[in-house]
Amino acid sequence: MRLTQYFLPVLRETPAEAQIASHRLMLRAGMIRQAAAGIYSWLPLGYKVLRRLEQIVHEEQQRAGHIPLLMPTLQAADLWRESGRYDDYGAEMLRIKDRHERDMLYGPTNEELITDIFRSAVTSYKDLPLTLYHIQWKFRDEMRPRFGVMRGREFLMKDGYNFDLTVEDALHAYNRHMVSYIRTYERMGLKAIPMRADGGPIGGDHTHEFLVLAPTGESAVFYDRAVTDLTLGDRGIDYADRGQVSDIVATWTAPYARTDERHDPEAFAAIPEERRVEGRGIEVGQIFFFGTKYSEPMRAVVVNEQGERVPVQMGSHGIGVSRLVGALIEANHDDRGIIWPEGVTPFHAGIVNLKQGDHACDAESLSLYAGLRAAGLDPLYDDREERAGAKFATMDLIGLPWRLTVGPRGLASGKVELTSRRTGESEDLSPEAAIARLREIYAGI
RNA sequence: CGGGGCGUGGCGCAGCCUGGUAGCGCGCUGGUUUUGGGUACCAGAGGCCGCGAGUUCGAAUCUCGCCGCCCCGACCA
Repeated sequence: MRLTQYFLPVLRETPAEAQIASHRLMLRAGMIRQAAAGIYSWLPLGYKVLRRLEQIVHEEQQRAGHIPLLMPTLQAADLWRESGRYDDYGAEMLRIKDRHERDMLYGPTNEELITDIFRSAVTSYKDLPLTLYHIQWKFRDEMRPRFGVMRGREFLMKDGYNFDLTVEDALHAYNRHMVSYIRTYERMGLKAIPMRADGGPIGGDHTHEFLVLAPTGESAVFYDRAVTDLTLGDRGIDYADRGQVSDIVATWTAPYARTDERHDPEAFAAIPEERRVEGRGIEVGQIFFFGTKYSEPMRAVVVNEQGERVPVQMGSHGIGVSRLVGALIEANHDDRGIIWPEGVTPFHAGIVNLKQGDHACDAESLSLYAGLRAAGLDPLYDDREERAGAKFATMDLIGLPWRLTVGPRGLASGKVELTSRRTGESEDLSPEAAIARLREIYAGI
């Protein structure tokens, strides 16, 4: 994309309402614009990141054998009356009446809807196991939305639901989700730690939250430093292999890691002091096993091998996709702006033409631009009539991990400069070598 | 929901106390200049001062009501 043909309304000054880094930077980098309290429009740059995260979530879910579908944002109240949650959910649920005075609601989650779909289509144990998920906008009428997309009222979430015949099968689904989530966050360049947590309105006693460590997180967390050393890497995982999956879960859940709700000071004190960490975290996902909590009241039953009708064992699992954009920035920024991990960056590299209008610089910039695209990469070429300082400042702000600088000084010796946003380190390379380097960096991402 | 604060060109703010033709910086437009970390200068454009009522000869400014937004707290798959 050429910047003069894009829509990137960056702000030089920080809007007064933004308190935390991710909110400030998302507004300044032209990623979002507030539409109402806790409700945001996603401008092109922000939308690109959001879609990239969606894509990673889709890939990892499907790799784990989970099946995508799409349920609506508006739901009929009747289903929620059936589960008993129409009254239980309280003021956080946005209730709407249609023209016929029918009670509707903007879905805060989808257990009821998915259970309804399931029970109308599945009647036999032979159709199990089944895990369905979607990525859809949710609405929760928070008392106090804040921190930009970190605590919005409208937010994009991946929510998935597993249906199994036995508790054992459902626990395997639980484990499968934990492993696929760990891999998902890793691909995004995040360290998200599974922590024992409370059930909340969804319910269930078997539940973990995934927390991204960041000083601005809303949850206090206590953990054994050993857990942050764990890495899944690109090892092959057979999600059907119960032993392999549960071994990974065992490894990740062995070190002490709890949010304050479930904190056990005694167990914490037993950890060697140098490994004890108290910090803050941002909740970016949660997984639950809740058995027959919904299947019983909503009569989601299958016939088992013995010909008996039994309620299915269920679990649900969520990833806060829009919140992740904020969490990524909280975990990856400096005083000049955002620093995107390669896995989620909206553009792979920025091209800064230091002397727009100079024939040699223009030609080399365009040639790099074409070369990167030919290599399957997605560059952002800053072709504005701006001074070098302004272009550098914009690139630093929007946080592309790699920058190619084209200027008369370097071109005199046939070189362009490749700079890492994270380390600030630069090297002078021929244009061909620079393209090759970037291709290598992004290989496999 | 309790407490506090703020609504003035796109953004950041001043003016309000003590009513009298709406200002500053950034950004924007045209031009000159400059060109390896937000250049300097010249000339411009852009505002029902959140909305409504009231007081007054006169309201951004005073009074009342409403709406919106932010912060702290409680709450939070």
